[in-house]
Amino acid sequence: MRQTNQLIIIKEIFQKYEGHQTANEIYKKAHRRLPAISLATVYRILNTLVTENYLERLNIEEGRYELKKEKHIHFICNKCGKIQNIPGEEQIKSIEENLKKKGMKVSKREIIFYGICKEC
Amino acid sequence: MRQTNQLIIIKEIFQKYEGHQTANEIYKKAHRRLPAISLATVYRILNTLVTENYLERLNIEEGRYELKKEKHIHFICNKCGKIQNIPGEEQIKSIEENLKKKGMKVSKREIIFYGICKEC
DNA sequence: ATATTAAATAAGAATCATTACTATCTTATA
DNA sequence: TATAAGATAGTAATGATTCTTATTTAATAT
Repeated sequence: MRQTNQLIIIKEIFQKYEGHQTANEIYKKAHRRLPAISLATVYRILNTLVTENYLERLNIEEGRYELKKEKHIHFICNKCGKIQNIPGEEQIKSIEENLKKKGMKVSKREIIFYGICKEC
Repeated sequence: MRQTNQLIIIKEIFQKYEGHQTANEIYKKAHRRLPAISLATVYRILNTLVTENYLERLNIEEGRYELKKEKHIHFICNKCGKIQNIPGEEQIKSIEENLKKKGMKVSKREIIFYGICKEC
């Protein structure tokens, strides 16, 4: 992987903005610093960073990417749209152990609860 | 909601084929029985049936729809693609109760584990 | 049973996200 | 510094979904 300006800038954008972002949002941010950047380049770099395990493409919020981090459980508020991490690792581990006993190997998971958050 | 042939046939398709299907798959099946049906009609009916709580549009497998049924936990095999329901309701209920205690109201959830199934 | 009308449809255009293509440019290396 | 493989810009192409509009049809009143 060659260290091009485009790659470096996109990585920096993810380091600065913690949240999940669409390809277009990233394109706009990158464009401020590198006006000649192409949207196609943004997409290609995003795909590369996903296969490199640097980023994760969310299945839930289609077309959004975020820094790959430890496993988490999401709660998405239907009113304000805020996404927060919630506790529950123990219970999930328990489910995963039962799967292992049955001969299934778990490599990834996505756990999302939808509803109304405390503030709304 | 008027009982048009298009609507009736699409509902029947979901009653016959239990799995999750894309709009295009449904279109092709419906087209056999109603050659004049339009893909746009399929999409509109699918959207209507989702707002009517008859169908559910899956976030995980983008663009796929399935009959709305009781809550379940999915395991998707990365090799053969098979989707199966797995046990774990108790643990999930426990997580939901904790959320309720914190003042969050849960209305929906999506829980998917990815990995390799017993057969693969 | 037939006329009426609001809702639904067919067909294709339009939109939006994403990928493919290709000539040009750039990073890493000799 | 020259070179070549890899990356890029710009745009065309694709695929899923929605929009538009003239036409058709199911439900209802006659």
